[in-house]
Amino acid sequence: MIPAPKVERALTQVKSGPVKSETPARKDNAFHSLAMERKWQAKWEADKLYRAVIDETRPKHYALTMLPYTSGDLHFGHWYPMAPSDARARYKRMNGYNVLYPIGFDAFGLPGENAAIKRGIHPKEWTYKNIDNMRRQLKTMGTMFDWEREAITADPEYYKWTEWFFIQLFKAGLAYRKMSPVDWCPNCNTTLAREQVWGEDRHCERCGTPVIKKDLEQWFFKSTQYADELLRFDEIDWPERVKTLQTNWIGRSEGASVIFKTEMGDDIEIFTTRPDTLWGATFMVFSPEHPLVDKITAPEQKDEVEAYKQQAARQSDIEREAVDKEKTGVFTGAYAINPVNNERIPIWIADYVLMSYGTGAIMAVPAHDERDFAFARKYNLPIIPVIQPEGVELNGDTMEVAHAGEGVMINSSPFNGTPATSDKGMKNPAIRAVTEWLEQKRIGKRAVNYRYRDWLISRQRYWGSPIPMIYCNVHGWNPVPEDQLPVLLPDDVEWKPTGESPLKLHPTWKNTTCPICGEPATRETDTMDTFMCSSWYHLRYLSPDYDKGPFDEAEYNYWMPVDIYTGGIEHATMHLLYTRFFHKAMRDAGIVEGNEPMLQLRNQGIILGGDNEKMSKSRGNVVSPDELVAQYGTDALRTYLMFAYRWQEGGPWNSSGIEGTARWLRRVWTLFTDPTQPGTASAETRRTLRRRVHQTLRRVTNDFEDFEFNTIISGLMELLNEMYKAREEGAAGSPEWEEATELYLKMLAPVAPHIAEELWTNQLGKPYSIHEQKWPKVDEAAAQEDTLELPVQINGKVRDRIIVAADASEAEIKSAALASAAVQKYLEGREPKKVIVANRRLVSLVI
RNA sequence: GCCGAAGUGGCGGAAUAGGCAGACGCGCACGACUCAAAAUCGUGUUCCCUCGGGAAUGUGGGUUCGAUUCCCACCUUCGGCACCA
Repeated sequence: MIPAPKVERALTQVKSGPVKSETPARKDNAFHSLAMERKWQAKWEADKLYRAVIDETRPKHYALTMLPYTSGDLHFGHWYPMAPSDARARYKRMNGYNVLYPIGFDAFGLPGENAAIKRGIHPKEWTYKNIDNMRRQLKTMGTMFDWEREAITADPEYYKWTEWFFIQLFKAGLAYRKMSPVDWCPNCNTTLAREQVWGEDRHCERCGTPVIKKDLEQWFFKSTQYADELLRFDEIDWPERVKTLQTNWIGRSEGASVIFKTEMGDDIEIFTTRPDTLWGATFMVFSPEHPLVDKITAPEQKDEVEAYKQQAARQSDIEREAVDKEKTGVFTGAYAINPVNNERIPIWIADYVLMSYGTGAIMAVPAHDERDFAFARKYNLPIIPVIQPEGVELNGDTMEVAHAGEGVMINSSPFNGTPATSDKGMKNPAIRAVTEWLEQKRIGKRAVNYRYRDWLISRQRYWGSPIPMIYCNVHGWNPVPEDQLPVLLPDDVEWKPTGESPLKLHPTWKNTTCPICGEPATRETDTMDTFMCSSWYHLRYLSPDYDKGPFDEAEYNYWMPVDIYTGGIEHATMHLLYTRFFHKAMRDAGIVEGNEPMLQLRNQGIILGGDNEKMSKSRGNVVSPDELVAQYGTDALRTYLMFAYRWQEGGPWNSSGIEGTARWLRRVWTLFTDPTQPGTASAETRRTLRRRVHQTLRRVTNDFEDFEFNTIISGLMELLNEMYKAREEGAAGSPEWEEATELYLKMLAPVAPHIAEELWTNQLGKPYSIHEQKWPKVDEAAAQEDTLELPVQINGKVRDRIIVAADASEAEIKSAALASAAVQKYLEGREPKKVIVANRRLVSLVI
């Protein structure tokens, strides 16, 4: 799921020189990062240090990071979210939580199949080879993943349950088949969900090819049934950005549906957000595809209408939906009756009315809608104002723009005089009054419309989870009996990008029998959108080997819900919305509990190439982490990824900055390994050291909680500088020094786990493993400052600094400030007009 | 057009219940060590200056003793949506 193949060894980018020598021969205690890292990784694995099992005596913490797509090679797109997430999971673990931090692979999908078409490798072989490599790479990161919980979505043991979930959705009435115009990627040769079509040119999210429309019968999930609940975020701590994106995507609008009638008596249902403007409807507009068009068109208009329909059909969506396009339309020759005032109004067709939203027909109120206004002026249709703004008299013949704002209802007996505010929905008194009246009169009712569409799940491809459905000529569509799952993907298929699923072309695979009558029947040959696989992977991690259900309930009850989920914001309206829908649907089916699957979400930013462009093979700006690991070690890269950016922002990649964290870690190494004679530091030096240690601990602790990774590293860098200073002043050997070294390594452990372990066990001689130690507690008394240094401002400019006791009263601070030589000089004997002691942080004088 | 995020040194960034702008690091310069280099260590590094200071957090206003932080208007960049009735 994390963005796809950017698998290039961009040596050109990293070639800053040969790999630097790991053995600068001068010192025996030189820092051999690579060998040391490998040593600890092997030991941790052998000791199962990071195995997470149910333990009722400890609080649980389920930390989830988005699983990678099996493109073959890990790049910074993977490391950037994972390194800090891993550090935080380790931090939580040291805080006494039983932490589940699992990983798996999003293994189905188009790139695997495309590799097969291009290079003749079976997708299965390609995918599993990539997984082996990625697993190895993930291990070099020194992550604390519990590998015994690994899940791979392309394993039959996994997709058996993806199929099972499809059947549960079907049984719940949430999966259905429908013929409709769907988005089709001509390059990927498959349909796409609306979420997978991006940008102004409506291109395929994966390959960038502009999509086309096709009329196809496809499987959908009724995600719109949960639209209102998906708009509620009160139980989850998710970033505002994501909530806004999801809210806009769902696009809820409140209004009314009203039944108009044709002169011949056919019902025409329309949706409007402005029922208060019904009296200003001077014509109606149908989408060219509206089913009533043929029936109502008058004989003398037939040719014109037919021509317009043809033309609209030929145009692409992009052409049709271009905003600045001049509106066009054709009169049908038919008339409708406005139910609120029995006015006879003409019916037009125009392509600015879309069949895919609302009912495909609108009432046009040109006085109060920009689009209707433009249309009315072009075709000389009447304009009648029904909302009068204050202080202006609208005149339908002369007005130059539609008035969409507030005013008072006019020409709308019996509602004249009702104020219309700019509020939307029933909060607007005019809308409320009219809607209630419509309901009484039974010509309309309250209605809500969404931009959100049902989730199109069918894909005409091979490398995905089969849709476990069977078609029988007599009994229609029925699910495969659950005891026959999984429906296995056959290995022997032919790779031809025909636009049909390779499964359809397989000679025997689709032949089966009807589960109702036992007569010959056919399997569904489309496969599922891979977002179905990733909608529930967090559940499979709970018990990846469990075969009596998708997950073991005991594991579910202990670990769920996910406490923290980290990953990219690009999934805001895709995976992050699908998985919420999935969870809610399965909750209603009685399979899971709780309203939300993931309580807290945090998004990292995107790492761009050095040229400020998205990293991609075609741009040739991909940087491989492997080179940097070889050169600097994993700890240096992990810490650099945490230090270099605001994590939630990201930015263009720059390899040179890693020198900073590498240098810092070498300085840590040197401080701990240089033999130093115990000294005789003053009590003041030792007190200061201890204060700095506990101040840093407080800061690092808070920053971990708040995902402020860059300041964790800078805090530790500052403390190291303080420790060097203290050692120079003879602090080594003192109890304060001992505490400082111990706490330093504990704070270092989550971010640089290898070097911390090495120094902890081998230099300090403490018991293995540092990763089993408790996170230290801040000694607030020790962190307290004895004195305060306050700047003194005169007319807003800093002129002096005074030092006062930390517990000095405001009066004492004031007199100390007034006594300062600089202040005396500026005052020249006068009294200051004002003296402000601000929060014991600053003194401000006005003279 | 609508919605959202963000603008701070050469660079990444720090500091917002309103209180010392530029922490920490990269880069750069100079010095020490070295035959030399690398590594390491030390010093300096926002800009201007008449060496007293002065200016500066996208721009312009405002509130305040005091604004990177709050308010108003605008500019730029990025992301999303877009004839949604």
